[in-house]
Amino acid sequence: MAGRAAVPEVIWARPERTGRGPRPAHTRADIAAAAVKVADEGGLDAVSMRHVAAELGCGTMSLYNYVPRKEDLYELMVDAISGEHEVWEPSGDWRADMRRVAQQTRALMHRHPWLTRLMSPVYGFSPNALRYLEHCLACLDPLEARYGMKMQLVGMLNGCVTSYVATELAAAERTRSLPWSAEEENAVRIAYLGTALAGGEYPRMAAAFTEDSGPIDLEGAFELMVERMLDAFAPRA
Amino acid sequence: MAGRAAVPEVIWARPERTGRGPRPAHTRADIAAAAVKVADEGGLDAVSMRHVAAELGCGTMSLYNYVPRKEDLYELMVDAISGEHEVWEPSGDWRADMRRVAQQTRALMHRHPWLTRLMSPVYGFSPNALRYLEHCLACLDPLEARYGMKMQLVGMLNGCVTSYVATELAAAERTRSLPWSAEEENAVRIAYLGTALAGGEYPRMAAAFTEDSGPIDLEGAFELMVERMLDAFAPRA
DNA sequence: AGCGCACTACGTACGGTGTACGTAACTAGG
DNA sequence: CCTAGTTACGTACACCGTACGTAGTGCGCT
Repeated sequence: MAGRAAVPEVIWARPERTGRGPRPAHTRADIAAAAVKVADEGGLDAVSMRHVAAELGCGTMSLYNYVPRKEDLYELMVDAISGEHEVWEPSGDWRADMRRVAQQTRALMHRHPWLTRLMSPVYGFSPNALRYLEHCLACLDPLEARYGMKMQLVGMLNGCVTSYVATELAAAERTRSLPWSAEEENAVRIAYLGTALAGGEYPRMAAAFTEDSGPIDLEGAFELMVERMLDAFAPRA
Repeated sequence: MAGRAAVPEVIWARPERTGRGPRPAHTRADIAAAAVKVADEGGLDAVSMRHVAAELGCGTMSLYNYVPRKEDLYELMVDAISGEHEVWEPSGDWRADMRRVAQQTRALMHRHPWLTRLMSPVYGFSPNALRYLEHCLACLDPLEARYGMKMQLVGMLNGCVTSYVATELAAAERTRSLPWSAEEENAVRIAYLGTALAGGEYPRMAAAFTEDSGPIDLEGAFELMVERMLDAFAPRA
């Protein structure tokens, strides 16, 4: 059978450098850094093959020597950020360690707001992701459970943190992009949500919105969520 | 001040029909249905203004009379699917009801695999989302807690379910798109993950991968995750 | 009744995207 | 040394979202 099917090979499986030919002018790390810089400065939508190539100082199509598809560029970016995760000696208190992990993940996503959009679990098991996962498992050593359960804990925690931060960032983006933050917020809530809720069809939603008028404590809410998450995996008393 | 800023208005705030002019040839529901059909048949990437317009049987630019930006088309799609959520009389057992909600969400995402990619919390409070949320809150009536906490429960449950199903679908997609499912899986795992883990740097990850060799029970794992999630919100004994 | 205007419909056009393909330069293995 | 595989990169194509202009339509007001 000549002509292999265009199998979607994982980028981490292909070696960064083969013996033949002139030596590449850039490393994978360079490319990831360039893409991350573009995303940090112009948002994820600014990450195009052309822009990243320009940032890197090479022709557009040269990028394809390093990155077979754009999706792989995303994977490089996620891996690069995963490398920013701090790794420490486990304290022996798995709850404290996991709390710290969650806070770091949140901080990471605040520093790189585009991360939440790439956190689809399609990108898995990159080198730095392995490092990160191993560290999480090390922190969970004191917890007596099978690895499958620990992986589930990490997965659920990540899913919740991602979802939480995404909400957080969306809210921040909304208030930032509008001319009058509070006024517009009220205008929209009253104009649409107000009329929708005033119909009386959704009494609980209406109650939920009038319940807490004060500004919510995002930090506190986050820590509470993490705590609940960890509660779920704590051994029953 | 002439020239209002192009404020990103929520699509649900604008009325579907104003008095003036010829009556629109399509309804929002029609458009949402067309977009959903295109996504179901060709994936989310097939959802372009041109394709949806063609499916609808109108010119491309006519779509913009109904949908100011493509992002709003996405919102219409999510709302349409939210309408597929079944709503029942709460049983009085909030855990049982929420379990059922989670299972329905999962089923929904299996029926429309592109949903996980649109589940960014940017899209919020569409008409059918309100209906869904009110139903969740109704199911949670027996749980003594503030609405804020109940909303958090729903949010976390949704986040975890989304993340879980996304992983599930990605795995299914991978095995489907490859010529030999199991063989290729082994090839990749051994070629890359194997060599990475064989280095001995990640002993726990290696152990995690060798721990359970049998095929994993996706249903069971899902139910277990939901149960843990609900545990976290159950009143302490 | 009839005028005017807001609305619908839609074709054209522009700047942007991912990437297939062809060509030239280069370097390590035989 | 030769040659095959690799890098670098320009050109080209199909497709995307959407700004804008034009024509037709029917409601609301006078």
